[in-house]
Amino acid sequence: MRQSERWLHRIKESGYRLTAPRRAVVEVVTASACALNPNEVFKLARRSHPALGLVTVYRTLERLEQLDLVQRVHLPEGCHAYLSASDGHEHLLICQECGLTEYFSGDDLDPLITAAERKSDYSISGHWLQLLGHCSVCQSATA
Amino acid sequence: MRQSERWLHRIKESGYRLTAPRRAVVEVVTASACALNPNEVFKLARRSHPALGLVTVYRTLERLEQLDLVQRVHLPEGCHAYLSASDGHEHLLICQECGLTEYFSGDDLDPLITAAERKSDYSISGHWLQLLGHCSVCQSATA
DNA sequence: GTGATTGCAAAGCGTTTGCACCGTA
DNA sequence: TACGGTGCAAACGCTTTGCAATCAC
Repeated sequence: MRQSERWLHRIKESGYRLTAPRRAVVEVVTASACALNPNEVFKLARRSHPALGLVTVYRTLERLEQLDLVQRVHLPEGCHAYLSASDGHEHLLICQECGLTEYFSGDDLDPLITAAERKSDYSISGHWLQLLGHCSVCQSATA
Repeated sequence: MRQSERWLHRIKESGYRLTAPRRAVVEVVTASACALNPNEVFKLARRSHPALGLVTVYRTLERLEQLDLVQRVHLPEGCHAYLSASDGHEHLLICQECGLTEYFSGDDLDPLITAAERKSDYSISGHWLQLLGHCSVCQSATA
């Protein structure tokens, strides 16, 4: 099943209605390999649903985040970009050139976290790791 | 030498002027163990310099960031909080209860990064790690 | 039919800019 | 004295809210 269909199904089974604006937003976000901010989603989604309002995009993204279908990404430029959420617990790889993102399930951070816990008096409940770099396409472009 | 004095010295040697508003902002930021947003800095700094304007706080924080004296922290609540920059390359530990922050120089992330590079086609140039948890005070408070 | 959802317009908020005045060097 | 720095007010852009019309169920 395509990702967008899974999302729509999930929206419906959670008791929310399937509407044309929601379909348009879901289509755009699932199709993108970059984190998109609300305005970018708006512009793209309006191609397939011209009557779409920006407000609806905000509300839909909020709902998708609530359902754990998207996650917010903090980029250097801002912190209102949304990305398809990963299923498991994974970290993010972001291309600083084109914004392309990719999840990776790297080796465990546990040793590092345990060490930090021992050195400090904190009990650590979560972490947040992003790797910044350049994707293969952008590497060849600048080469 | 106190940290605030070092900062003031640094400002001066970089060719900028030492003024009462700047002193007030520097005093507040160096004294805080939490990341503060511009408005928080404003409210605190106004105690010692009541004529201070919020705009000046913005401009001063920008300058301090430029001089690498403060760094921006992306917290779950927002991304305009500023914190005294660490000297070396260190990661951040943030208390989710009270906002207390601490730097730690944990074990290297290099193996993890190398692995991620190998798995993906990215060349990784930087990373960003924050650990979230509860500081000792907040642990005993909730216990 | 009913209530969730939408889009518009307006309000709200944090941040930036323009400008005349002030104060450091 | 000169010019960097300041504070006010206004502009700005992004996000949220109020509300009547609409549409999925």
